[in-house]
Amino acid sequence: MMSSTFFTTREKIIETAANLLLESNGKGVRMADIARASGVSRQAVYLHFPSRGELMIAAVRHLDDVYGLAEEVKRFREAQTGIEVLETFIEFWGNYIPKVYGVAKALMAVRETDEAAAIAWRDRMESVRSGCRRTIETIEHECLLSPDWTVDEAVDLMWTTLSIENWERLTNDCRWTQQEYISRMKTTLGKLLLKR
Amino acid sequence: MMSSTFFTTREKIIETAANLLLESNGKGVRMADIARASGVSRQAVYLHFPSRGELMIAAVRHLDDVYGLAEEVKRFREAQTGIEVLETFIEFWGNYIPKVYGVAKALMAVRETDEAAAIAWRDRMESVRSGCRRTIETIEHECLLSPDWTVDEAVDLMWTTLSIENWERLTNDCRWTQQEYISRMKTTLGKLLLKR
DNA sequence: TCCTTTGCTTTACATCGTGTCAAGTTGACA
DNA sequence: TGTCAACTTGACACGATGTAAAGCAAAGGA
Repeated sequence: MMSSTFFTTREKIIETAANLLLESNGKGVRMADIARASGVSRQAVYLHFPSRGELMIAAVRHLDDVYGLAEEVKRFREAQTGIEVLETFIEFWGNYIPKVYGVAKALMAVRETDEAAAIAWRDRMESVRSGCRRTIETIEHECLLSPDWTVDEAVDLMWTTLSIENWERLTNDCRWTQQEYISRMKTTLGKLLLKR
Repeated sequence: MMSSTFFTTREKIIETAANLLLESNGKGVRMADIARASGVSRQAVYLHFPSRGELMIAAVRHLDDVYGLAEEVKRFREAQTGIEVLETFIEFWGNYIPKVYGVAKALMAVRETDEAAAIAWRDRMESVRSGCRRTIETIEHECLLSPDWTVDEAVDLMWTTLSIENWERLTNDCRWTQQEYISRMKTTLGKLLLKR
């Protein structure tokens, strides 16, 4: 494939970092490991990325490209009815999480100490949140929103329910399969958010 | 008060550590800080606790004592009907989280690298899980469990919904008050788990 | 062809936090 | 008086991030 033939060093590092993080679920991957696996010196990495945080950010953005985040979002926007929107969103996001989990986890970890990473993380979470908001507003517009919640409360609830941490807990600790996660999340959010 | 008058050095360190962690939400508290605030040398801390992880574990257990975890659990066991059990559990746990949040967060962080801490954490989470299981079984016994879930699925769902991470997100990011958290969790879990 | 720039390498070092080690101090108790 | 336990002091190892400086090698323009 063309796309894997021509690489700048920078791209090579990003791709390698993403792969290592994915393989190891984001734990125990050092800058030196990434450098070695990329076939460059550790310092070369710092020539391209001022800090670990910046590299994590680049890796996560790279995966957005690879997995066609933009495409997926378009598909989601084409959904019509509230329930369609809800289900499409759960499917899209639920399938997206495992693809980026390792890198996301590393970004989560580094955000404790790295302000830039914290901002990048918040930014990503906001975009998920706006997907939730769009969904809830569609439902509300069709008068299908449960009277137990205001729009804001429903958004908070949906956003929290679909958090990566919850996915992690349900698939790892509770051993739900990916299929089960998605179908049970549909049931959960349906019961929680929809009228009746 | 007697209880604050007589301290072994060990107790002093644990108490100081818990306070510091609580104040700072578990972030940026070093062993040296704990030592200084306890009025002992950094090495004295290592005389009592072989590692940071062990100290975190001691701190969390200490808070269990202070806040009378055993008492609370007893109250919860006295609840009768399924709905009572559910609501009592949400109230108990929902009020407990903020009291231990800082220390719990520190324990969560250290568990990534410290096996003993990881075990202690898993142990605590298992005890919450068994509270959830008891609740669900009571509900099931009264035939009030939603037909959408098996007992196991309902336990997973309840346990995940009540996670500290979710509490953190809802109270910090979504700015729910403690009151709101508890009452909305009752609504959420009621809708999710109960029949009809 | 020479020269410059660009991108990388190598080596060394600073920093920060955890955890270890060894020798010294102090006070209680026997 | 002597001994033991608890604590102090100061030094150090380690692992990871990040910085600094000097050198090298190839591409590209004059």
